[in-house]
Amino acid sequence: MLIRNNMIEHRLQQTIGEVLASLYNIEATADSIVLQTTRKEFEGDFTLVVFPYVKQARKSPEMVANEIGAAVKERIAEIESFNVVKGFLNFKIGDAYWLQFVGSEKDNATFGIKQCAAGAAPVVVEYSSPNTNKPLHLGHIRNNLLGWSVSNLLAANGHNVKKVNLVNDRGIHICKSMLAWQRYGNGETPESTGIKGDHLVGKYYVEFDKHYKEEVRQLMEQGRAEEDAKKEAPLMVEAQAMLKKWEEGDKEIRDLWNMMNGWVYAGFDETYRQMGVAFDKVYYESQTYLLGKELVQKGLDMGVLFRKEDGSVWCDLTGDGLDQKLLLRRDGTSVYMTQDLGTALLRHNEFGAERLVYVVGNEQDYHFKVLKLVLSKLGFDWADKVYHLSYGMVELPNGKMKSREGTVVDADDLIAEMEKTAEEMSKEHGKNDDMSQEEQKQLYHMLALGALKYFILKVDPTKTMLFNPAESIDFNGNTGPFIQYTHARIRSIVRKGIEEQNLDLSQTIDGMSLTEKEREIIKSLHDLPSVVEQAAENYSPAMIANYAYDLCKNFNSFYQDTPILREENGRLKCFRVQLCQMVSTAIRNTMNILGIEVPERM
RNA sequence: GGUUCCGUAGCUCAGCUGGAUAGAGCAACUGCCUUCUAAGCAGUAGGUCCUGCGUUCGAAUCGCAGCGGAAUCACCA
Repeated sequence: MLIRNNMIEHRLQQTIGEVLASLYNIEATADSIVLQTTRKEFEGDFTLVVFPYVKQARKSPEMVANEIGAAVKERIAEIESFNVVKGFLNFKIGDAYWLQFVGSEKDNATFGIKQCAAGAAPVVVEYSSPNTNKPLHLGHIRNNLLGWSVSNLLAANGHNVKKVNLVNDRGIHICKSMLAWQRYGNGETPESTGIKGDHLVGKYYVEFDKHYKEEVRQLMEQGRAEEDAKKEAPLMVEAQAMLKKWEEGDKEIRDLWNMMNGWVYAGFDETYRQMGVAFDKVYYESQTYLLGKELVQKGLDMGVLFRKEDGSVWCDLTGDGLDQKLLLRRDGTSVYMTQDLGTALLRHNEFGAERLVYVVGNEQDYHFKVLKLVLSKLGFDWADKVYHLSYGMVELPNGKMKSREGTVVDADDLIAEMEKTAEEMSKEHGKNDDMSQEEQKQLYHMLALGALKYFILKVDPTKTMLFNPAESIDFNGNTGPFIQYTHARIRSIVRKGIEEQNLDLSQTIDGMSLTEKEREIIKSLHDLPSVVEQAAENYSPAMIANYAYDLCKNFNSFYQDTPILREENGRLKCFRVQLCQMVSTAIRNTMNILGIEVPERM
């Protein structure tokens, strides 16, 4: 494993720092010296912009660059040459360094992935957190894929990650489904209808809404104001009563609730399995919703919270530029925020976490701002360990998804559709006809999920993204299957090299000179460890996706016009296959961070 | 109205803490499969980086203002 201090960039930074000090008396720490990769149109590998130093050096940019270049070259043997264009100092690293890099990493199956430090405090990542009244849709898909891949990403950067899910299994929404099922369900079950459990429950949620709307309409026809009608509609009144009974532990209601939630969980489990996500621990809101009340009492005692005349409890955040926030209702029951305070404390205590990451949509930015503030007001110094990974909404061409308008993109439907597309595409290409049915099915699933996951994860998590169902998800260009395809092609070469040509990939190749494209690929590989680091710091799987795409572009260009197994020089052939192997490892490791599997052939 | 986020090619998106002539993919148009998998490669065309002002050697990137869009500001979760 390459240690960061040995990386050539770091040595360059350090040496440049020394040179700046000795030549111009300029104090600059190694970290403050920014190196960038040299742009393609210029010769070199790393570039130093010298403008920041010309003032103190009191010389022209060209002179400064030349002086620094000469002095640095003097001290670092790996530098082959340097050149100066205006204020840009370009260093060219000799091929020996790149060859040595490939030699030392070519067999490292975990290249780019850091090992978890022993005994490291865990990072707890909460994601998914569904409601149990309807099936998962595209928005949940983004959440789940992000949660899963960010967890992998943090783990790849050496963190001990625990994935948790907090299921919102109680509340008025599930009562609506329950009530509608009682009324209109005729005893339907997933078994009797063949409908997936979460979809069946979702069906009754929609059913409730339909009848409820009708009641509201009738009340308004009788002259009721809309607001009153909404409150007085019999269905709503009954749903509220059901919630109350639930809270009182009414056996009949609890049984119904258990049964219907059971259906939903079976459905969710299936969708999670399809998406390839999992959790280390699942919390249920029915078990946590009472947590936090003690905290509120503590806050009252401390004087950081206050009680209004009606008995409700609030936190005054006006001093922080926010509003007052309700923490206990007038009847003493808790709200979402109360529960979240409690679960945060619970989680902090349970895990001794270094960080508590919440993968939650940016519509809840305000909620998390408040959560952190209240925690710190309550005297918890770990409040700043709470990190809201705030991601953007998924929009459709005509705006937001609205379940009432039937514009939601269902997760199961979408996955099934993608699998169908993958099958069609594969059959069209006809490259896998000799595979068994089972292998083919697995491949279609792998490609379908690869396309879907990559499509979603390649965009910056913080940004709102658009999904156009009509155009569907592509399999060409900057896509998951493109990367999977590149991997399959490479593996094919490596297999043939070993099996058919008996190449010995363990030999060390040195003393040769690299082509432009080879050097491009090696430099790209060389970047991977720092890309993983940066991506993890930014909680951005997108940076991993973009890196992988770039690497594949470079490789395919190389593949197109460079003989590999057809190369006649044996050592050169061996080196190129070693390079192939390393690229395939990098592709596999980066794709695995995204939760995408890569095939041996396709 | 207050707060926060966003605005880059026809469309979807990159562009890291300010750096060289702003990049990909899709869509359009040209080439390349008797040779390691053409789900590929090479090329053409496409830009007022929303607008204006400012900061400085240098701005898509930082600051301010404006325009446009989104989210949020519930005794919902």
